[in-house]
Amino acid sequence: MTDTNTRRPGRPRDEATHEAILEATRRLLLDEGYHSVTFEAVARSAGTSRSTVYRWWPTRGALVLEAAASHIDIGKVPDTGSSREDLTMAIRQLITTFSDPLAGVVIMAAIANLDNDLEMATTFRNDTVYPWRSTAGEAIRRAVDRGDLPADTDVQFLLNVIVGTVFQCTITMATPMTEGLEDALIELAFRSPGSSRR
Amino acid sequence: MTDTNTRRPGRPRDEATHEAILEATRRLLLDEGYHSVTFEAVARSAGTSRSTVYRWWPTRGALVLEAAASHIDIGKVPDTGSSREDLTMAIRQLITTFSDPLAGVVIMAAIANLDNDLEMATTFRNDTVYPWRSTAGEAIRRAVDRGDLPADTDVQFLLNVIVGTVFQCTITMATPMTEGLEDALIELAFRSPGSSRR
Amino acid sequence: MTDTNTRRPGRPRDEATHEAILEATRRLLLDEGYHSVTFEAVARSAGTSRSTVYRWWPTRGALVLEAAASHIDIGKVPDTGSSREDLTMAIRQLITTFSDPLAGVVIMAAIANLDNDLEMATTFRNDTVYPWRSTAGEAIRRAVDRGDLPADTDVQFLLNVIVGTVFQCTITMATPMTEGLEDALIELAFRSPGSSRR
Amino acid sequence: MTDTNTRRPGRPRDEATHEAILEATRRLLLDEGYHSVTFEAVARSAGTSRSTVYRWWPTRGALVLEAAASHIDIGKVPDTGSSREDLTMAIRQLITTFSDPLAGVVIMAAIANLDNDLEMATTFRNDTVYPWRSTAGEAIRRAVDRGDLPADTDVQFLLNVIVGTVFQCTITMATPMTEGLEDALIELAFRSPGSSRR
DNA sequence: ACTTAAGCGAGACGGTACGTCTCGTCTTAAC
DNA sequence: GTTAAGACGAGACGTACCGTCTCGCTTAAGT
Repeated sequence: MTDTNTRRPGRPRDEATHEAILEATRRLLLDEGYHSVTFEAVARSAGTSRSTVYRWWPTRGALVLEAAASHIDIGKVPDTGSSREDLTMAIRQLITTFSDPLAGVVIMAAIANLDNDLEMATTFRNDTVYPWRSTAGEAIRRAVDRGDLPADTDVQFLLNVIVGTVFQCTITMATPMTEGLEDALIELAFRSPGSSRR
Repeated sequence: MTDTNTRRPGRPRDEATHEAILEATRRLLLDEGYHSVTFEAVARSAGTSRSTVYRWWPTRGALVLEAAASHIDIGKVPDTGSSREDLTMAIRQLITTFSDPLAGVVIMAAIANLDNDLEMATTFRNDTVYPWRSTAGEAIRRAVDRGDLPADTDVQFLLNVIVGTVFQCTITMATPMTEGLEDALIELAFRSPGSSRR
Repeated sequence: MTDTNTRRPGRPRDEATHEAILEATRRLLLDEGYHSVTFEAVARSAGTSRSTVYRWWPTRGALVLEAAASHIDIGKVPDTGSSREDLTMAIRQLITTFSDPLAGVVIMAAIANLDNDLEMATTFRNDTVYPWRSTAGEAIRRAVDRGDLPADTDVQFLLNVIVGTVFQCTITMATPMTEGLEDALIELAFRSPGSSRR
Repeated sequence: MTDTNTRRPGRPRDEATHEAILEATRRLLLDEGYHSVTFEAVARSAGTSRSTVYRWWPTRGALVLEAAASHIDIGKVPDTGSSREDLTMAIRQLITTFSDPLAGVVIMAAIANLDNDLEMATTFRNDTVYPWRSTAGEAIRRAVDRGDLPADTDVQFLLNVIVGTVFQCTITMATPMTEGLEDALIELAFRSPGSSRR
């Protein structure tokens, strides 16, 4: 059905090399940081040639995002029927993802817009941030509907509190503060007067 | 009186050039972003030579931090006697600073640790983050002592909530959300069951 | 047949650029002297980039020696069967080479060891000086065997007399003295009491 | 009488520093070669400042020539009454001077015209080469007059043979050949048929 | 089997920036 | 007036990557 199965003429891509490049990228990101992920270094480290890397990834941002794809996937917030459980899941997804060292480096790079690579930031936002934000937003709205959160809750603001706090506690801080973070955030979210039911 | 007045031997620094370099740095930061602040470009743009830039700033981080010094100075939190007023000031300082476009770029660069320039991150933390954090922490502690905040308030966590949220709403977001941010944060901070108005 | 025809992988060298670099080098040597043969100036003058020059020549000595290769090739002394003719050839080769302005500059640079570039001096000696000296030495030895030069002739000394005199008359002197040099040296070489005409 | 004794107003030159600079120059010439005699290195090595060096010597050639002045002074050829003795003296002066390591470096630099410093070459020629050449030329002319050398002797050529050979045997050769050089040259000079009297 | 389209590696090319060095000039304070 | 200190613009050094390019060779799919 899909285009993926449609065999094209010519020599097929060398999957081993392809994976070696992504692996080398991850290795470099973790060991040396984003700044040392040069096409040169990646190719050298993957035992391939610069041209092959360039063939498949136009920019270093694209390469890095694909290499870290599984690490930076925050996920989507489920609808469990329980407000507290939904938000707990949402927060846990954030903490788990942001605590991943590889994800931390890549997310930072995407946001900081190192190389004026707007494409990278946009892709990251569209593929990773928005899916989570919209499902998390729905979870909050469901909680409001249920009366678990005040009727005048500002959804976007609450999302920013949650994301910002987790970001701050995990990525920005010199030494992460993940201990008890989940509980503290849940308590904070539901703390408002009258929102302590469930 | 001060050391500044003590004349040293040798040709004195050309203050006009010095300022031109800082100005060029700011211009580049705003117009093109951190990545295009190269010694080459700064010198060219300031109408001076690379050597002169190198003479005064060893790294691009040092140059950028000094150029943006007045923009990134968050300030210190005062002791007004009113908990609400203290925290309002603290939050306002954050929002004002983080909303400055130049500051945003530089703070991002300092945190993202672009060039593996740990010095830059450290300097930023010591000169800018810590002073604010410690005075803001004291303000929170005073509020706790007064009973304006719960006795079990986690000072560091609350700071992270505030900083993280402001960071998220101003710098990270594609379109900043500063409208009503101050009030919302104040309300959030004092919302807990036992927290009185003051 | 030869290795030259064997195509290597990768983009082939741009021969036009290559030759332009050598030509620019020669131009600079003649017009401005060895000291102005900088990689910078050569690249600029050849309309190429510094990196391309560096790709092919590791040092300025190597570049200069190759650019002047055909000019500084003194040649080898033939075995014509006649002592006088052999030595005449030898001396003529020296004079011709040393009189070439380009050769003069390069030979001077090689000997003076400007940049502590011992490689340059060594290469020049091995590729250019020794071949001539050994064949010229053999020619002298043949002349001794024939009785055209005294049996106790010091070959190395006689070579030094010839080379030194030509060097002095062509390169060192502010205004060269090549007029009649060849004949004078031949006469000098064969002047000793027991040396017959031939 | 002379200007030298005339006291001028102001602080007098610091002779110790002056000499330290010349000494440092010599040290550098011997230890590292002409190429490393930079104003920077000389000042550093002499424990003085660059400006002081620049005040007294406009170019590195001038500095080097003065520093090596006593080493490169070939001298003048005396009139002893004996042709053989005169020429022996002349040749000995050459060999002695050219064998001095410091002189070798400086003479090479002067001739090679490293920095396109024509001034240096000219000064060296006028102050050092010409005095010797003219007195040596006179010695040869006296020898011709006495009949110790053939009437048709080409004075300049003979001078070039002598200078060139000594230069070649001492400075140019990788390993100098001074052994027996003096005698060999004397013999060569007087070898012509009929010139063997005295 | 043969063609053909693509992948792959090697590597050249013109750039740009790096951080260092020396140049020759200059400006100032102190002696 | 000399000295030491040191700033200044200029420009070359040799290195590293950039992104683009041109090749020869390899690998299958489709004929």
